[in-house]
Amino acid sequence: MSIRDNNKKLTVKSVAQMLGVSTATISNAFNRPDQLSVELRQKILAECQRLGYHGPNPAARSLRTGTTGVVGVMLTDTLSFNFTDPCAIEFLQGVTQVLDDAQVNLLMMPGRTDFYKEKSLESLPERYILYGPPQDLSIIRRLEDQRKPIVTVDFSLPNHLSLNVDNYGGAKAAAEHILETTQGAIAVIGLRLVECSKTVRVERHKWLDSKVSISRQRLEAYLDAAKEAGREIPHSMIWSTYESTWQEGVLAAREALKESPRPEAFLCMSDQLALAALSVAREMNLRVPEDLKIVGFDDIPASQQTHPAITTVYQPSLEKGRLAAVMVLNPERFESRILPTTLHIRETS
Amino acid sequence: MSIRDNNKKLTVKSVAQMLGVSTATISNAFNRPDQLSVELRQKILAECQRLGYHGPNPAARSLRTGTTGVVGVMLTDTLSFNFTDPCAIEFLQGVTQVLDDAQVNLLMMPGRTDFYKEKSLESLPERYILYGPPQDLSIIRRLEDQRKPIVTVDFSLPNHLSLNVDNYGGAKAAAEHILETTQGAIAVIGLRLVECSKTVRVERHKWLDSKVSISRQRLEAYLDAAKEAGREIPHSMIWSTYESTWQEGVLAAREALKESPRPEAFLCMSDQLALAALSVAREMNLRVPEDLKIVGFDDIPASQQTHPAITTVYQPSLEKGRLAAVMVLNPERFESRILPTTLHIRETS
DNA sequence: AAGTCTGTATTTACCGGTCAAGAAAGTTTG
DNA sequence: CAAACTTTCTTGACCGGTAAATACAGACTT
Repeated sequence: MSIRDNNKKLTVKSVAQMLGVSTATISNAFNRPDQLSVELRQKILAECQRLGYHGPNPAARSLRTGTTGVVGVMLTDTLSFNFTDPCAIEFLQGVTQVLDDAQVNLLMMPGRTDFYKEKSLESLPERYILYGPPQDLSIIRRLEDQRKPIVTVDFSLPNHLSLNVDNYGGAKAAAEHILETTQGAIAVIGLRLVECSKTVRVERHKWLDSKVSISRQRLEAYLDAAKEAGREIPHSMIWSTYESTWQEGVLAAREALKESPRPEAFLCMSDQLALAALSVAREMNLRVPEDLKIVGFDDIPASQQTHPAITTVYQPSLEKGRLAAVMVLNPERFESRILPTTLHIRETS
Repeated sequence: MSIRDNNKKLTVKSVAQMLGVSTATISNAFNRPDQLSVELRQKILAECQRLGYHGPNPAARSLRTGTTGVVGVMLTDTLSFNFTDPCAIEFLQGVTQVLDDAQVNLLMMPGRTDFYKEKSLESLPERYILYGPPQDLSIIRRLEDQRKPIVTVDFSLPNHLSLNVDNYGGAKAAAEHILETTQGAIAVIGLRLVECSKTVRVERHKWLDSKVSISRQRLEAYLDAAKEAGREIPHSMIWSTYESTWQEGVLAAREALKESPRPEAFLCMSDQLALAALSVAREMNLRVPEDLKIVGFDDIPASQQTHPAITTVYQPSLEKGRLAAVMVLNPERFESRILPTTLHIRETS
């Protein structure tokens, strides 16, 4: 620890006084090297180090300059919820790769409304990435009022840059692949298709808005593909989980496999759910893919590492994160984009 | 969007003027409801909403009050590196659970030195959690100079709260278990045991400091257990990876299984590495656990979901995160802790 | 009726920097 | 050699709030 036995708080002012220069000179030593001689600057920096003054107070600097060097990433729901989702993780990894290099800090913000209830949302970040729609439109309004660059990911907002992946195309390819290779019944396990906070069959439940729910977009693709093939996936064969977890996936898969006729294929809207389905197949001694075909979505690393490896739709989560970060840092240089998805056929189909 | 056609910037001052009250009254309306009548407060809040003023500027407020409502989590290495580690993820999940509830924001900071090269580290957070040792002690010194609460996780620092898990105990239990059940050679696959940025056998490489590297602590336990059993694990049977990834684990496991005598057990210092070893066993048609026993560390969810399920040492990552957050928010109420680890014997041993 | 409380609202002095403009000293130019 | 530049450093006004002190009713004592 530096020599700070004196309780005096270190500020540009106090440091300037100690070194016998003006406050502006201290400030310039840190921010604008060209404004003073090299020797003086070196001396000042060395002295500051010795005193334990590690640079200007960021709050004061922000106040004066209006910049903070912080990008906010607002995640749907709570933060911890997102940390259970491999896709979100990979996305964040991409974001951080870029922000690390850009010397910018990352502030994580939950998208829950009540977090900001009585609280100022006029907050630190000078740019925002919204990963998935926040719980409540009022949050968006308040963000917009701040007139800062916003990039939305996995959903769109008028007048803002958005970054999406081709959910419809990927899901359709997956469904077509399954429709070609199996003649039997097909079951769907989806995430948050309907307004219900547990794993349920979708019948009798209220659909979530397809503009908001990417799962709804994927479902449309499944159903369209079936219709075009002259087949049908009845609502009684569609399950909706509340979270994309192994546990919920197991629940849904078990229920589905009790149906008769027993489904011969699962269209799963995430690899987590597909892994769960695979596990249930094993516990019921069903051969995959002979007795049961399984297709996932996302292509998380675990999909390749399991046996049999899971057929799934790849979406570039990492790239999505990198691009979102680059876009939010240079909004004027970009336009909204839709990233491609591709079907990866492996061993479960 | 609110009615902000006028370009005028909204501040307490301008808003106060518009509403014909003093700036302090606006401030109080947001921060201290008891300082003004309920009606006036309601009216002010409503007007602010209408005008699009969403509360005081956080930079200015921070400057004045000296608080920011931000906790910094500094991660070893880059941010993105940590997002590849399930344990770090689970830890962060725990942290965010608590911070969500405490209405506190989370700022993620890389532990790389060069990120702060020319930059002020006198930064926003008013408390810090250090997850793993930062790359460089100078960072710690600069953090300490700020005189803010610090909690260190997975390593210790004099005069600061620390939170560790019983790496030695867990690793020893794992090793003893293996020593009891197999008479053959034992190989170790560890993470960052030596100073080398790729997967290598540890021979001829410089050890990393055991005060800093939790892997070193685990290794000590393995070796002690062997010695106590009158056996030996030679350095030629110890591999060190640079990252705890599947890819690097595969590399190490393949090399190890080429040795003669062929190892009959793997002590892996993470479940990621154990999963990789399992995969290599499968590709070499070795039966697990008959031909090869595998023990991991951490007990990540995937360990239970794979077949065969992996024997591993459980460490409470989520709890660790929750506790770290609680500790940093109320440092005076806590003392340094070491959380227990427990061996979970499953199917790979 | 004078004195004391209470509840509301305002005044005022900072918080710790940064930037534009200005001053002092040395250098170049015509 | 004076005028015009440069270079280097200083001055002083602001950035947008907040907390403590102050002012001022009206209600309540005594």
